[in-house]
Amino acid sequence: LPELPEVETVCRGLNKLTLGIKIQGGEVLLPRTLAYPVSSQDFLQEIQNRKIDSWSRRGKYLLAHFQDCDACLGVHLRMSGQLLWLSQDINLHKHTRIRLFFANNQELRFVDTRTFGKIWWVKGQETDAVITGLQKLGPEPFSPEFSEDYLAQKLEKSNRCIKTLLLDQGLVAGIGNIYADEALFKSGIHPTAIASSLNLKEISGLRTAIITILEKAIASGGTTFSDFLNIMGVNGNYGGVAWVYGRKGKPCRVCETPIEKLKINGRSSHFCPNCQFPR
DNA sequence: TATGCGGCCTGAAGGC
DNA sequence: TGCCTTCAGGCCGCAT
Repeated sequence: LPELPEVETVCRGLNKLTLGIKIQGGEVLLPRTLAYPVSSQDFLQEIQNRKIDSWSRRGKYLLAHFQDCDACLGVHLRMSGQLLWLSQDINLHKHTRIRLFFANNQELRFVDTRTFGKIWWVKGQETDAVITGLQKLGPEPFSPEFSEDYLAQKLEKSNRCIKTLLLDQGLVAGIGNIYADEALFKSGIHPTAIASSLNLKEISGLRTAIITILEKAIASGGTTFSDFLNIMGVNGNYGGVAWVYGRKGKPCRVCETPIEKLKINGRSSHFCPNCQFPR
């Protein structure tokens, strides 16, 4: 499933392939994929004849910015969304939701099995008001704002489980269930640990683990753990392996203790009961 | 205000 | 073999 590294990989691919090419039209196969505007007709009319100037990423959101036009196309892949860059002749995948037709018979196709994914078209100054999730996002994990001091201050004030807090996009943007479990393992913190109970050494280790795990995943094209496909439909599969995610009952890669799985606020959490001490 | 939980959705996997 | 249930999970909206 797409988390920050996967979305970053998609963003880089889009910046290589889709810029400066005229959008000639499109097709909306599942109207509720459009979060804004609600009308497919309005959306297709607005997007026509535009050229993308650049793509950026904020948390798990993708944002396309246009030439000569202060507007933006927002995309959230949620659970199963994929953006594919291909020829318009390629047979439609069963779960194709929205198509954008570019010049030279090229196409940007949004395929999404579980239909949780969303697409927005908004005027520049309205972006945060319309894509409401954007304004709630905490700092990017690679930004100076995501400092030890920042993290310590936030954790100190919370009595939630650290696992739950890591999934809160308001703390830090872009972490999902896989990378949350992996970061907690790497920093030796039990997922049920109460955030305010962590000491400075643990907080520092957690921050470092988050940053290094995400960096590594981006370096391998976002394919470290998942069956994620980049916009060319390729899974790099560089052989990355999870420490704990999806490894219930299997031996810990450090101490061989069987990995355990626990539901924490409705989310599965994988951990090593020996390396991550309960508290 | 802060927190938790159900709903959305489909396909895969597990149980009987 | 086949049907039925459970699970997966990001985010929003609602209840507490």
